[in-house]
Amino acid sequence: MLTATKGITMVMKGEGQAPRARGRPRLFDRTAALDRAMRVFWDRGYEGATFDELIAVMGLNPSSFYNAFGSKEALYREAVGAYLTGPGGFFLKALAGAGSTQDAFARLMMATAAAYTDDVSPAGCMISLAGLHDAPDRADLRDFMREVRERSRTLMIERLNEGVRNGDLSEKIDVAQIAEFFETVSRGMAVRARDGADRETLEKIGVMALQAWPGVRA
Amino acid sequence: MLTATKGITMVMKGEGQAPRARGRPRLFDRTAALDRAMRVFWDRGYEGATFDELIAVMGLNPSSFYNAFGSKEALYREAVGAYLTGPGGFFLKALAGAGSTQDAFARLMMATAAAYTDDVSPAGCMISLAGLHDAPDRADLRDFMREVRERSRTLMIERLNEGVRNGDLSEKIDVAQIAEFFETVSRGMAVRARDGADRETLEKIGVMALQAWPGVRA
DNA sequence: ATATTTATGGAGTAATTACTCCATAAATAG
DNA sequence: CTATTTATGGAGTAATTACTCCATAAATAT
Repeated sequence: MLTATKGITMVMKGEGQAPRARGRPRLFDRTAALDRAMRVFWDRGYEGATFDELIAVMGLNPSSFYNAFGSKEALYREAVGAYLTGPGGFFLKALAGAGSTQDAFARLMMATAAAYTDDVSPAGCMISLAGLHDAPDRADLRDFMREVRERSRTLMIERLNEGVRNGDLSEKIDVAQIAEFFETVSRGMAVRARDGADRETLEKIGVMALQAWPGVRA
Repeated sequence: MLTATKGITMVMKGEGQAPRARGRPRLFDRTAALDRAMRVFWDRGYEGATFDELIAVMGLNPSSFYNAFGSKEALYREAVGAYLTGPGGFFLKALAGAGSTQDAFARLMMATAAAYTDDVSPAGCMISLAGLHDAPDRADLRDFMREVRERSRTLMIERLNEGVRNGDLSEKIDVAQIAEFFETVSRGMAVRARDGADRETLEKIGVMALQAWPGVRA
């Protein structure tokens, strides 16, 4: 048993995970707790998620929480990461899939409509709606969210540039403007989802946005 | 002088204004104070606007504030009204102007781009961004804001129906879908403005949205 | 086994929130 | 002038916020 335990420890080290800590190991699943906190933030935003509610859904007491996550703000930043690699993963997947650039953006619109109206998750997007309407002393979080949003636009631009290289798109078109447009539609869809718009409604909006694609119906 | 005073009082009554109150008249301009509060709410949202900051910009102490406005929430609801008839007035004006239905929506997009980036006002829209990410105990305000947003979509639909009656638009088109689309673009533009997008950027987004108009480039 | 290290539970706390109270000031009607 | 009504200034307050502290429990390496 001793060697087996050692072996596991070595495998874990080899896999790049943290080595077994010296003291008492934590009794809760950190990833699961983070996921639950992420959904509260997604639903209510940073300010709307109270400390007491967060530690309640995470199943932690204040000490364990601060020991594991540091602060509410640190938790929030981690939760944004968990959103991007989890429920927000549709974005990269849609852009990276097969087909033309136009196919990719059509897929993005449909995936966005589906993701924002998934009935087991909060409506809309954790990224699109956060850090827009805050007190001035939250400027750091506002900047953080703006950068995350900017990153999504950059990814769109990169896909569009790939399309220009592929010949999908003319070199004359303004890729930044197309990215701006589809980002704007996505942000707006997040607002509409919050107000109760269903998947079909968002899909129709996406279809209509795609009519603005350069050359469509030309 | 006595008769003159009486006359003024009667005229004021006749004009529908409140008769001169019995006690000490208020020393501040209620409309101006409301306008200042509205701009703080516009900038920071409901939760982000603290009571102390509100009464500071209004130039009031707590007693005078509660005497004149009742509560923070009542002030907010009044402020939304002040926004709609003030800085938000571009919306009705753009839709109601001369020309075809398509002209009206083109004007709406350009007016929106200008209004959301007016450099003497907070960026974006007081209506589009509010009540989206709140604690559950703010459900009443969230519902209120959703209704205000729904009202703007209804106004778009009414203008589109007018276009169908005029012959601007085919009776086969889905006016609700067009309204959904332009509402979505407007809400997204409010988010983009918050993140720093300038007027020209928003105007280009609006131009691109108009490419999705039924029959454009067909 | 023992010393070391870390997690846990739960009471406690400073700061901030929206809001209230009350004595006083000031305007009006008659 | 006098009584009435309302506005004002400023201290005060209950509730909530995110966060801390400390004694205790439990796991580890040696």
